[in-house]
Order: sequence, then C-alpha cells, then structure tokens
Amino acid sequence: MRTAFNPTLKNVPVVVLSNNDGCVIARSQEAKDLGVKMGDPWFKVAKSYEAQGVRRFSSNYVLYGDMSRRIHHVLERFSPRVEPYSIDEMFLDLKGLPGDLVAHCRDARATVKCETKIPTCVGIGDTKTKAKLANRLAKKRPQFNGVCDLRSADDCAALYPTILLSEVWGIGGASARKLQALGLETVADLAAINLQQARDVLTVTGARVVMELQGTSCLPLSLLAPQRKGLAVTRTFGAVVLTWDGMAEAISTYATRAAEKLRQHGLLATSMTVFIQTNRFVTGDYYGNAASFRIEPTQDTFSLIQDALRGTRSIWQPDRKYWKAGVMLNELIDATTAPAQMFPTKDPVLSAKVMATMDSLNQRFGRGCVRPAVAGTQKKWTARADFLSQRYTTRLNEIMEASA
DNA sequence: TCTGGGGTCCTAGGACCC
DNA sequence: TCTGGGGTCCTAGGACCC
Repeated sequence: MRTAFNPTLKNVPVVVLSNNDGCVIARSQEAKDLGVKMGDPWFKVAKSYEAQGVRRFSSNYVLYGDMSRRIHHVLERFSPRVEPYSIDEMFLDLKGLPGDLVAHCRDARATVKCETKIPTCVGIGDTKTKAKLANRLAKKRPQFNGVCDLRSADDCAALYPTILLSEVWGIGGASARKLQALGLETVADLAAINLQQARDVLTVTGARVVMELQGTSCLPLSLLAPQRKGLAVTRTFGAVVLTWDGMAEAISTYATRAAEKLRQHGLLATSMTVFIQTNRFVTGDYYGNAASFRIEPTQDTFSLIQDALRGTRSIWQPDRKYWKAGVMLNELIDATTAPAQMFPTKDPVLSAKVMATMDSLNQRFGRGCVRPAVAGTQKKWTARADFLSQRYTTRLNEIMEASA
C-alpha cells in the first residue's frame, strides 16, 4: 500500500497507527524486522524506533475501503463468486473453474499487483479454514512464492506438523492455551483430535475448526453481506474527562455519529447502550459501567441523545477520571421492513391481532408512536406509546380489547 | 421424606476476528 | 500527555411460563 502511493517508502520501515495515534495496527516487513510489535503503544516506543528510521502514519480507512473495492473488482474477473471478508481479505469460489487453479491464482495475483500496485498472497484450500492457513504460509514462507495450495491430503500431511496450532483461524490465545495443556502443539495434532473432545474443550466453534482442517466445509461462502446486528462509536479521550458537561458533550457527539451511521445504512435501532470507563491501565481504581435501554424506532437523533445522557447520568460518578466512552446501537432492523419485524411472536394468530391493533393505533396517532415489546422474559405483549409529553405503559391486551 | 418438569427467552461474559 | 475501534458467535444460568 505505502509504495503504491509513495514510492520513496520502498524498503523503509513504516508503521500505521490506530485512532488518536494510540498504538501500532500495521507494520511493513522492515518495521517487523526492527522488532515493532502489533499493538505496541506508540508513545512508549516512538523514540527508539524513530531513531532507527521508522516512519509513522495515521490510519486512513476511507482510502483503504476504496482500495479494497478496486481489488474486489479485479478479482471478480477471476471468479464470479467473491466474498469480501475484511477490508484486506476476500474469499473466491474456485469450484468448477477449468484448468490449473494455482496458475489461475498466480495470474490473479499478478493482475492485482499490476492494476492496483498492491502486493497480495493467495491460499487455496477445500475449506475456508484451510485457505486461510494456506494464505498464511504463502505470506510467511518464501518457497511458495505468494501462492500456497493445501487441497491435497499429501500436502497437508507434510505441512500440518510444521505449523503451530495458534496459527489457525479461530484459535486465539485462550484456546491455544487449553489445547497446549492437553499436549497438542501443531496443526497436525489439532486436526487429529476427536470431534467430541474438540467440542468439549472449545465448544462447537472449535469442533468446526477441526472439521474444516480435515477438509469438511462448515463455513460456506456467502456472497450477500448479512444484515449487520449492531454498530458502535467509541473513543478514548485525549485527556481524562472530569466533569459531567464534558462527558455529556462526548456522548452527544458519539450518539450523533451513531445515528448518522444508522441512517446511512437505512436501519433502525431497537436498543441502545452507553458505557463509560476510567483508564484500565491505571491500577487500583478502575470503574466502568453501562446503561442500556430500548428506543423507539422513529425516535429522532435529539431524543436519542437525551435518552443516552439520562441513561449515563445514572451511572456517572463525579469523583472519577473518565478515559473512554461509547455509544452502541443494537438489534438493528431494516427501516423499510421495520413494522413486520417488530413482532417477535411466533404465534401467527396473536401476531396478526397485534399487527392490526398497532396499525390502527399508529394510524390514529402517527406512524411509529406505538410498538409492541416483550417485557423482560414475560411473554406478555406490552405497548408503549409516547404522545408529546405524555408517557404511559399499558398491556397490549387491554388496548386490543378497548379498540375491538 | 418430600419439595415438578420441560421449554423458551434474555443477559452477561468470554472468546475470537480484522 | 500519550495504551484502538468495530464487529460476531457461543454458553451458562436466571427468570418465566404452562
């Protein structure tokens, strides 16, 4: 990426920093060679690395998103079925393509490099987990020259014993420690364990990883991006926040930004969480708390923020040094299909009755003024309606009877 | 000695990913 | 002075219902 935009950075150690230039989130090979670690807090290591010639850059996600789309378009020429997985990774379905797949992938790689100047590596496997593992080898081991194929059982038998199990997609630190405690070390060890044992130790997620390593696909390619389930705007403060006014201002900003994202995606949020925290790196006096509440589908940004602030005020402790806060919107629903999806009941008769009542009430008092909600775990319908300053909660059953 | 059983929903917390 | 931000999935256990 760096050399695509600034050729003078070729062979120069480069790091990219997170928001607020807090810590290292990407490094060039030269920076890795100098010992810069992923997640290093930059303020702690800047002096020594800058003395060694490391150049630092703030992150630019708009640019990365744009580059990602361009690469996606190039890859669509090599497979009609491309699933973008993250901003810098894509899965391609190669099933049914004629000819030598390795040659095909080398061609794709060369074309991406030629047209976007971005270097890439390709991993081929009969499951996503194997493709990810192959990609890792392609990146790390020069012998593969950027393309590694793990489809054949012979290649797996030869390579699995040479790879640590912590390299596997889905095996993080905690899982790796559990497996090591059982005496397992390599991918070969992991791929050979009993499925029930994998399930017992790592839950169903771990059993899936093992099956995928054995060549049974459990994670199908999904060409349509699934509906997202939540979104968040969170930040650490530049300087600790000591006053309620300062906190209120921060949360207002985050809530506004969250509402903007919501509209951009054509979504509505059903519930909202606000959290505030003191610095977790300062020992002895950590305090963190959160407030969650349901919000009306048609509520505007202003009342969204007001609710956020009311919710936060109740968890605010004035003697604390606040360091981080955030706003999260949950249970998102498509704005255009919202009314139907507001009814979580599985009972079609009740659902229809509820729907009709809601419709008539909404017609009378304005769209979205009434919605059903399942209160706690009680399977009782509750309608909550807000009319101007008047707020009341009533059993939906009573409303239904009244309007019948 | 006995105190129901089984299903469902919700939440918090852990773990993982990039 | 300064230690990221944004997601997903799974499980256990409590609460509730009939």
